[in-house]
Amino acid sequence: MTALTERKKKILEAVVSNYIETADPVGSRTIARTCRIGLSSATIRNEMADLEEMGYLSQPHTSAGRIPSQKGYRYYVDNLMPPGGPDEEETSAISRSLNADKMREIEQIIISAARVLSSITNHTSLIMGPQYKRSTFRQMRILPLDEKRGLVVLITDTGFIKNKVIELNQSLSPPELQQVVSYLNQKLFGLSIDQVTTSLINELKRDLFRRMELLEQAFILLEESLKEEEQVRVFLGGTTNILNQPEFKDVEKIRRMLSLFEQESLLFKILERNLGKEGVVVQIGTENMVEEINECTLITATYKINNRNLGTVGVLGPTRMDYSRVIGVVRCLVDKLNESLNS
Amino acid sequence: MTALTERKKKILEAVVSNYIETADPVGSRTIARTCRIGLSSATIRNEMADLEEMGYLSQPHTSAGRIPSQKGYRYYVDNLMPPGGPDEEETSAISRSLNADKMREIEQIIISAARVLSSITNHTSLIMGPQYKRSTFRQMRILPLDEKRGLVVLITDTGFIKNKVIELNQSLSPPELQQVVSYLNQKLFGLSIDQVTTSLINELKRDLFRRMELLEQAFILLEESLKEEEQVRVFLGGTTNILNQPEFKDVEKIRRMLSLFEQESLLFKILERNLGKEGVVVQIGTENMVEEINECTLITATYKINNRNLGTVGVLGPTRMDYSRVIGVVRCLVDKLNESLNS
DNA sequence: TATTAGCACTCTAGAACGGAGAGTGCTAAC
DNA sequence: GTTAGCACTCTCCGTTCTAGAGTGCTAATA
Repeated sequence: MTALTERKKKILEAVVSNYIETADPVGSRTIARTCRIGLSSATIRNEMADLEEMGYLSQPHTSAGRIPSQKGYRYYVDNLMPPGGPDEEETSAISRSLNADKMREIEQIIISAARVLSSITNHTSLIMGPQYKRSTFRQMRILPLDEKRGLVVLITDTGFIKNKVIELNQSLSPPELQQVVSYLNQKLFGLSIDQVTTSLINELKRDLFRRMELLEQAFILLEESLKEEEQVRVFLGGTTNILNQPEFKDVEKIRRMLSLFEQESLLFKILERNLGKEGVVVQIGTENMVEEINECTLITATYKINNRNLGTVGVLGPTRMDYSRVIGVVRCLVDKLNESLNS
Repeated sequence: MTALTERKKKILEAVVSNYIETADPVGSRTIARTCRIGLSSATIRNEMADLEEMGYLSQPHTSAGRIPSQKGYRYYVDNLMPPGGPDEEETSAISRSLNADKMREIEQIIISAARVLSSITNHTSLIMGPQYKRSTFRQMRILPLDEKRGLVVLITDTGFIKNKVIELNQSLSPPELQQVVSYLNQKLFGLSIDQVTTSLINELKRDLFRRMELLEQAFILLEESLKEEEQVRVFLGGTTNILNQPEFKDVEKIRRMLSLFEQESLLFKILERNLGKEGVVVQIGTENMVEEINECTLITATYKINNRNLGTVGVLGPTRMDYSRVIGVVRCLVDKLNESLNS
């Protein structure tokens, strides 16, 4: 793996940036003309042949221009890419959309973020909703609704609020209920939701059971309301943006992409894998290890609440995307999102 | 507008059902062969020419077969359509998916309904989430979170639970807060959320203000948490199903449909217009009065909780759809949904 | 009078063809 | 090492042609 000469770098950079812009295979003549490198097309042809042999470029067919290979994009992102990002107007659009009406509901903020991200990048955005499991138990309440039912409210340190209607054991008097609830609050406070596992609950149950024999029912319910929270939502923005990309003019490809978007659990896995990685992560083509998006690039970053990695935001588009710009936008958005969520 | 002869009805029925099945314009020969009406293709040709003149059929071009016009479909639905609906297996699939784990969260049930509806019909399903405004106020609680913030919980008779984090006025002591809350509960109980308008709140505020002068803050917050609820969610299922329809093999059409699906408020308007209409409503082509779905048929029905019309469920597909089947499925689904929500 | 057989006509979809244009690789000259 | 020149390849796009399906009309038939 020898390093590229300066000239090869220049040419590779020219091919990639040109192809990003036009989506057409780029020929030697084009490069000779556009970037005023003092070389003839023939020389460039030779260099391009080299670059192809080394795996940075490829040819759709003889007598077409070259397009970057996955390796070519990777080299571009790692070494050649110019700095870029949102301009002031876009930056302030991001800020505005996240702070509008100083909304307090996390979900609203996330949806808003997905929307602005897709509209600025012109790609599809995906944002993993905050992960409940990584939060810390803060308090629990039970509100009686009527004779038979009650509302369990769980609150975490990250502002997550979960409620669930439960059947109440009739034999529980309000004061008894109150007693259980405050006992639980005391015991569970500060534990991460992950730690509030079934086994811990069982332990508590045994402990409490000795003193108050009526309350089994209540525990089953707490257990249930925690268990169910496994599923985390993924919010999408601009799913139709892929239709604007010339590489998706084939209905069959569109179908595959869109049906991917309907599989929330798969999207979740894709995003979760990048949860907690430092900075902005770029996964080009097969690097993301998911067959359905082998022809796409995924750019992700992790957002935090209370200094915990709670979720991932990402942009999905064709490998031919404006890397420097999108990377800059994602970075900007995550920063603002962190500000907004931690204020 | 003279009535159709028996023979014309038979032929129209044959054209429509044939076209629904094959998506190809149907010719006179086909009809002469398939439905064993004792007539030659020439006779059928004459009758079809009549039907075209009367507006029930149309021709994509000379020397193609006929396809039903909007008027033709309408006549078919009103007069000719055979009975149809889900088979036993599908019926039980609907039941199962709505009762699974006897889930109590309305939203979960609705999502589940959207999913099963689209998978059985092979079309896109849209379901309007339950309309908050049409519910009745049941009770309100305020849980203190920390020194500065509290959680307002509103509960309606239809099982709708809304919570919102609010800034608490420091000068409110817990007992004072409690007093306000119970006052409000007493005053608002049983009113429809629609009735709890800003003006009523203002009135209460004046009333209460005389007695307790510190609590203005609390009212602003109640007001806010009600106001925000305007937006109602629309849940979609099977949005990619339209890609399977041959009438949507054009990328441009797909784009228009899909971007319609991203406009939740428009979808909401479409569904809301049919809220409360009796039975299953079929709107063919331009009948639905929305330009974006002029080439589609929308089949809707209203579901209820506590005997109130809370939301609309619908199926959207090309005008060429299996009417009797889809109508039957929608009817079945709404019945089960009502059972499930009111149990 | 209603129905049918026959036939000429129309229109589309798809295959076959051909030329223009873009780009390449190679060779020989600079 | 670089460049000019040239033959070659491949795609794209418009044209032409044919097969096939279906029609409308006319004349014969029951």
